[in-house]
Amino acid sequence: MDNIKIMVVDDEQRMRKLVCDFLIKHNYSVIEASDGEDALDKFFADKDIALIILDVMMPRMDGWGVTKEIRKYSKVPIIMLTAKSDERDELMGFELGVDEYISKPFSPKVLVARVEAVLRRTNVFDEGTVEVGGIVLDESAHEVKIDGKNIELSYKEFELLTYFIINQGVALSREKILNNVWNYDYFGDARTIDTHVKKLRSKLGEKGKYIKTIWGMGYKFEVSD
Amino acid sequence: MDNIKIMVVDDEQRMRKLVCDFLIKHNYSVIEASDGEDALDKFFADKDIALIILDVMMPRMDGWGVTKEIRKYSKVPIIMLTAKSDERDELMGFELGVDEYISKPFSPKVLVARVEAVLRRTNVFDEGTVEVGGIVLDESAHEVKIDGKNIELSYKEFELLTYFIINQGVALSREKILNNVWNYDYFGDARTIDTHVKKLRSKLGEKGKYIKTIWGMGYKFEVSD
DNA sequence: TAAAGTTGTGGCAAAAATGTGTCAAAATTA
DNA sequence: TAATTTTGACACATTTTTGCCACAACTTTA
Repeated sequence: MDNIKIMVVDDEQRMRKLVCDFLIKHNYSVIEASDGEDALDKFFADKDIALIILDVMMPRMDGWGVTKEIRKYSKVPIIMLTAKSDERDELMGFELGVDEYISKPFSPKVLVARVEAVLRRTNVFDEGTVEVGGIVLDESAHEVKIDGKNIELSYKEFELLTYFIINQGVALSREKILNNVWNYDYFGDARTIDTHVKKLRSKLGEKGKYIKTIWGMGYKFEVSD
Repeated sequence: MDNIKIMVVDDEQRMRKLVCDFLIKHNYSVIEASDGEDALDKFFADKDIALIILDVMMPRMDGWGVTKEIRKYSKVPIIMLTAKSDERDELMGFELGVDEYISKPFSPKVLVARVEAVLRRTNVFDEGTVEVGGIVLDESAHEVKIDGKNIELSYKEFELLTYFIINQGVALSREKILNNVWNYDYFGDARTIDTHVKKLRSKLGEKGKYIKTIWGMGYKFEVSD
């Protein structure tokens, strides 16, 4: 499994463990560092770190110093843990390129939510959105846009379109579509697919033509002329 | 919509538009003024302006003059846009009561960061507070305000709203909501969520529509559309 | 070209999902 | 302990989706 890797930097062993535990519970990989210099060493030794959670107050090199150093070479998202929110610090942080703040004490829920929010913003979850021929499919928002305009799709329609787009360019038999978009225990009429294709095409408007009919076989999603 | 209102004063149409666009994108309301006198007129005609962004160099009455006039009657925070950072100017400005400086050219990020920092300093919104579409959620005070008015929410309702807002724009399945807002060991009816959504929507009044139903899937908190 | 086989489409009714009022148990507060 | 609030469940109303059918249109085959 290729989990997203997060580096947690805090000199307090207890706090570090707390944060790490929650991240691990939410399926992230973690790398720990106990001070600023340790963090820099580990960060530059590992190319896969997707996010850094950084305590401000640390011996040797504090959070600002670490941020400044890292920003010379990398845009990796940084979340700063602050004991007390100090306005000037925050201002300084935003200029340095801190992406988010969490002030102690924080709830685990907030921690994980912010982490996910930052990762989303910085498009680490880029797999969540696919763009094909002007159709933007956002799985996490469960949303489809054409030319920036929201298209209202029902659940099945969304599933079907997703399946088409994931398999773009591939001819899909009705049987295959049934097995993948419908539950395996569905034994209805294969022509039900036609009905859904009909609706999808009409909702996609101009772009409906991308769903092509393959005679005697099924359908295929393909962008072209 | 009751966004925070900011007045932007600059004689250069292009610069004014640039600043306004970024502010609007970050959910502020803006009022434009093209010179110092215009600014004074509009400021005293409108009681809701929470912040003024002021260009130093302007015909008729420059930034200093405007600041001096306004400071006779108001403590509204003022951010000064300066072409070049000149220490003497800055000193003068701080004496007059300028809250912050931004020197051109500046990045949009810095602009918004300073605006937020100043607003935070002046307690327009408090720390630990999230504002989305006119809903102000104060996690530490466990309090929600709409248009400055307190909304009474029960514990669960608050938790649910927090979860929605932290995950704004993300489609949330009932299962996911249950796992995050309820305890992991809660195995009740998923439709209990519906009941809470119902209450939340009704308590949020006009803004209840931001909690959107995603058919066959769950709910999503999203502003606009 | 006609017949046979496939797909497109509008409409419809059953099914599924959600909205909502009500109510009782549980938790909280007085 | 009583009163009040919150929470979760349920039933019924409402809405949306889904799957099917019949027939039209189209393609292939003989």
